Amino acid sequence: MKKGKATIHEIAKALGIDSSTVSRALNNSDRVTQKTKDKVLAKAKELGYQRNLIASNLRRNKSNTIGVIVPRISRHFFSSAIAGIEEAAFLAGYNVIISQSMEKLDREKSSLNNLWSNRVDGILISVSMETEICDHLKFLRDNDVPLVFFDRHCPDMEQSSKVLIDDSRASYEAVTHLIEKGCKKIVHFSGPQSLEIYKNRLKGYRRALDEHGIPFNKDLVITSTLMEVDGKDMIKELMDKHKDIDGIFSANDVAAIGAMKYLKKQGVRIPEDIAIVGFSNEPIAEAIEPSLTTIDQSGFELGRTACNLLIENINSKEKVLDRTLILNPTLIKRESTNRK
Amino acid sequence: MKKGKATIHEIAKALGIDSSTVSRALNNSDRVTQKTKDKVLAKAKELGYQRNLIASNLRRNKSNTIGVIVPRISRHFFSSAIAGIEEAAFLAGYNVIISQSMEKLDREKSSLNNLWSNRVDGILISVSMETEICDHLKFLRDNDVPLVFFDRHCPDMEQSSKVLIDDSRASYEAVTHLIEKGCKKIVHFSGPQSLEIYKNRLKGYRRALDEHGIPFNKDLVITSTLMEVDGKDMIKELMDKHKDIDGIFSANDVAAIGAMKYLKKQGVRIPEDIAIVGFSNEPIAEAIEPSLTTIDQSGFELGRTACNLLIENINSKEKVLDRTLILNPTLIKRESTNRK
DNA sequence: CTGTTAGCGCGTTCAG
DNA sequence: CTGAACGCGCTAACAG
Repeated sequence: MKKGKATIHEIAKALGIDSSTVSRALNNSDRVTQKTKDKVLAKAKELGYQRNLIASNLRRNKSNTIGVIVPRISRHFFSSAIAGIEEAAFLAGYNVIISQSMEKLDREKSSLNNLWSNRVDGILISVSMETEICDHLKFLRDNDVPLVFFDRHCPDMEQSSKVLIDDSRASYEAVTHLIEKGCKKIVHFSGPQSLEIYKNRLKGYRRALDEHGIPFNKDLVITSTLMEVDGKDMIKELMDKHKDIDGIFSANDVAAIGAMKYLKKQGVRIPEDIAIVGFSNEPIAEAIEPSLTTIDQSGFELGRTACNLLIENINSKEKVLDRTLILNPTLIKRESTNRK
Repeated sequence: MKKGKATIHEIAKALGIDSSTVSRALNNSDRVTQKTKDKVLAKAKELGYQRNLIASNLRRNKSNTIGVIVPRISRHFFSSAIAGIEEAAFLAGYNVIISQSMEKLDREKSSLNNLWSNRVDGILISVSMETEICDHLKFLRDNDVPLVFFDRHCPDMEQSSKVLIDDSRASYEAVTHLIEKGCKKIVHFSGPQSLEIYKNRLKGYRRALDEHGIPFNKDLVITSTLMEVDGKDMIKELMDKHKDIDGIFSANDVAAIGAMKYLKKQGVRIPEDIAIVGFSNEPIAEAIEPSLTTIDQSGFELGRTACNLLIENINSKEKVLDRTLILNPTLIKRESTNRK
C-alpha cells in the first residue's frame, strides 16, 4: 500500500477523471453527477483517502480552527470553560487550539503570535493577571481576526465582544439569600480591588444590604488574597471584635472553607449559627458538608456561549464586534435547614 | 496598511531581493549574509510579517502539532494531564489540538479522523470507556503517525508506546501504610473489574496483605461504581457485619469521602478509629479535613512524560514505538497523628 | 456536468 | 551567497 498519502490526484487517475472533479465530488458539490460522486467516494474509501486539511486551508485561506488562550488550563473554572468551547466548536465543525498564558503577559503575546501564525479563524481569550493594557490584541482587528473575551476582559479596549459573568448580581442574590435566612450581621471576604470581579462582588454585597435596610459597616469587609488561611485569619479576627456575626459572604470558596473549618473547630454550627455563601472556583465545595452554599460560575456555559458568539462573528459579513453577553451564575443552595 | 497579509514576497519586493532569500533569512539559514538577514528581519518587523504556518506546514509536510484525545477535558485528572502535555509541547515548539471522546467510541473515531486530516505529527490518547478493540487506531501506524497511550491504553494493541500509572504498586504502598499505622482489618472499595486500573488496585491490596501476613478476606472487598453514596452504603453494610474494621482502602476518593462523612456522623474518629486511604481523582480531598490520606495520580507529570515520549518518537528516525513507561503515584499523608 | 488553468505562501531544488 | 523555477494538495475561476 502506498504510504497512506492518497491524494485527489491518485483517485482521479485511477478513475480516469480530473482531480478537480474529484475535489468537487468530495465536497458534495451539486455540479457533479451522483454517479460520479459514488464512484469517487468508493475509490476514496478503497484508497484510504483522507482530505489534507492543511492544503485545503491554505487554498481557502481559512483554518477552520479557533484559538483559545486561558491563564491556566488546570484551573477548574477554565477547564470547564474549555469543555464548553470544545462542545460548541465541535458542533460547528471547528477545531480548537488551546494555549496557556500561565498568567504571564509575555506568554500571552507569544501564544497570540502562534495562533496568528496558524491563521486561526477567531480567538477566545481570558487575559492573564499581568494584562492591563491590551495593545498586543489590537493587531487582530487589523487582520480581521474576530476576538471574544470571556470572563476576564480588557476594560481599556473599546468595542470588544465579551462574555462575562454578572458578579454583582450574583453577589446581590447571595447576600439576599443570607438576609432571607435571617442573617443580620454579614461579613464579606473580598479580594484585590484591582480586579474588577472583586469590585463587582463587593458592589453586589452593598446593594443587597442597602435594599434590605441593613447599614453598611466597612469593618465587616476584609480584603485578602482569599487563600484558605486568610479565611481562617479573617474570621478569627472578626469574631474577636464582633460577637454577633451570623453570616459570611466570601468572594471565593477557598477562603470560605478556611473560615468554616475554623468555626467548626470552635463549636460553631454551620449554617445554624453562621451561614456561609461563597463563589465557587473549584469543585471542592461539593465535597464539603452541605452547610456551604455556593455560587456556581459554570465555566462550561460561559465557554459555550463565548464560542458560539465567536463563531457568529466569524460567519457574519458585517462586523458586529462589540457585543457583550452577561451570564448569571447560579446560587446552589445545599441546605434547606432553616436557621435558628 | 495592507490587510495584514504580509508575505515573504512583499518583503522581498520591498528589499529588491528574491523571496527565496527572504525565506532562507527568516529560517536563519547559514547560506545568507548576516547583513541580508538583518535587513530582512528589520523589514519583516516593519511590515508586521508573521509566517503563514499553514503554507509552511504544507510544504514541509509537517504540522508541528500534536493531537490529544481524552475522554473528558473537564475531569481534573485529564485537565492536569493536558496541562502537562501543553507544557512539554510548548517547550519543544509544538502546538496542541485537543479533542474529547466524551467516553464514546464513535466520537473517538471521528476525532481521530479529524486529527489525521489535520496531519498532526503525533497523537496522544487516553481511550474512552467504550473502547475495547483498537482497530481504528491501526491505520496510524500505516501512515507513520506516532501514537502514545497515556493512563488508559489498549491491551489488544501489540507494540504500542504507553505511559501508565503503577496502580498496583501505589495500592500496595497505600495498604502497607495502613498496616504500618496499625490497621488489622482493612476493607477495600473496588471498582468495575472490566477496567484494568481497578484490577490492579485490588492486586496491590492483596499483595500488601499477603506480605504482611494478613489473611485475605473476600467479604472485605466490595465492588461498586464508587460514587459518594456507594461509599456510604458500603461502609454501612460492612460495619454491621464486622465490628472491628479499622482501615479503608478506597479505589477512589469520592467513595472514600462518602464513607468518611458517614463514619463521622456515627462518631467514629478518623483516622484514630478507622484510617482511610483513597486514590485521588479530583482535588477535593485537599478541602477535606486532614484525616484522609490520598494517592496523587499527578496527571500533570503523566501528561508531560507522555508528550515527551511522543516527541521523541516523532523525532527518531528508527521506529521505537513500543516503549512503556510506568509512573508511580505518590502517597500524600496528610496526618502524622499516630493511631490509638 | 466536467476539464483546464492558475494559484494559495512557502521551502527546496538547481543553477549561477 | 543569491535568483529562478517548481511543487506541496487542494480549490476557485473560467471554459467547454
